[in-house]
Amino acid sequence: MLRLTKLTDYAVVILAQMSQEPSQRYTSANVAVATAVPEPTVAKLLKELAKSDLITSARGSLGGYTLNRTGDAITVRHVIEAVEGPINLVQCVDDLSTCCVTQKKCPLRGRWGLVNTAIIDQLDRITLNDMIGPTLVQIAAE
Amino acid sequence: MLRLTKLTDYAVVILAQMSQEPSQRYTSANVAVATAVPEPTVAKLLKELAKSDLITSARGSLGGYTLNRTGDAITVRHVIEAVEGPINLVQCVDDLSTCCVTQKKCPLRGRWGLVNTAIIDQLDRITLNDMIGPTLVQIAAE
DNA sequence: TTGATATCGGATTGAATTGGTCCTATTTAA
DNA sequence: TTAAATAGGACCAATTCAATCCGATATCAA
Repeated sequence: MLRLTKLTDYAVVILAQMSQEPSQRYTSANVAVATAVPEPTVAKLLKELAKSDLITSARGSLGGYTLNRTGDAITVRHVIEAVEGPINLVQCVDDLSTCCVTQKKCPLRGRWGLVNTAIIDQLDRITLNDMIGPTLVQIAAE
Repeated sequence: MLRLTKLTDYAVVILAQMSQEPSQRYTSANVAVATAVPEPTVAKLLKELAKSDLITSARGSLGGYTLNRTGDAITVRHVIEAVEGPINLVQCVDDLSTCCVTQKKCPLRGRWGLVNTAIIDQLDRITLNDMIGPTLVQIAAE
């Protein structure tokens, strides 16, 4: 249905929140309160994100998560791939075994790659900062 | 998971096939043979596509489906929207009732629209002909 | 008028994915 | 040693997808 998962949506919210104080160390509970996303879900996501190079985790009593880059160095593509894995608009692109490419009758022959890369390019061009914009200031003023 | 449905994939295959003989009238069975897509699935799709302005249906014994435009006037966006409906990367964009926009804590405030329109722009820029390319000639030569 | 050919509109079923939660281990600092 | 965190899965309900089939309707031709 060409839709991102809710988890990806949450991940953007969480990372955007963390980018407000980039050097701070956040715990799951911490982030949950700040973003109003349920704590178990936050925990699940931060665990997953820690496997990427977007955030770093520290275990133990003073542990937590730290952002590795600033908000303008994190693109939407980074977040999507960290949560959902590689971006493939159709099965054809990643699962060539069942793909019509192997069938002579298919008039496309794997041409979805054209669309796929065009989408990825766009997702790579938009950063967290782009998505946050000036609205946080407005919220603070309310 | 940012993936199109298989039906959308099939729809592109079907329309690409029809665009080879744009003025011809195709039946479901007809298209099924030409594309190697199962007939019931083809029938379902053509029914759905006939509700859009991409193809026109004719009932009765000499009935079938006819393409309304040439392959360079049909974009990927057209096909996706005909099969899946409007493009919304996240719930936030189309279902505002459950959306974080209503919560002051959300730092995004519906900024997914930025990404959404960027994607749609790309999908609107790529046509069926772009996806077919020169490969059909190659197939014929094999 | 009748019969053959197609589309039209829904219903249905199984499989896969997602969303959300919870539990037990492990690590670290005080 | 204890408290505070993350790590890694398991789990289940709900939704969506994939694929098919059926009865109704429309059209043309004999």
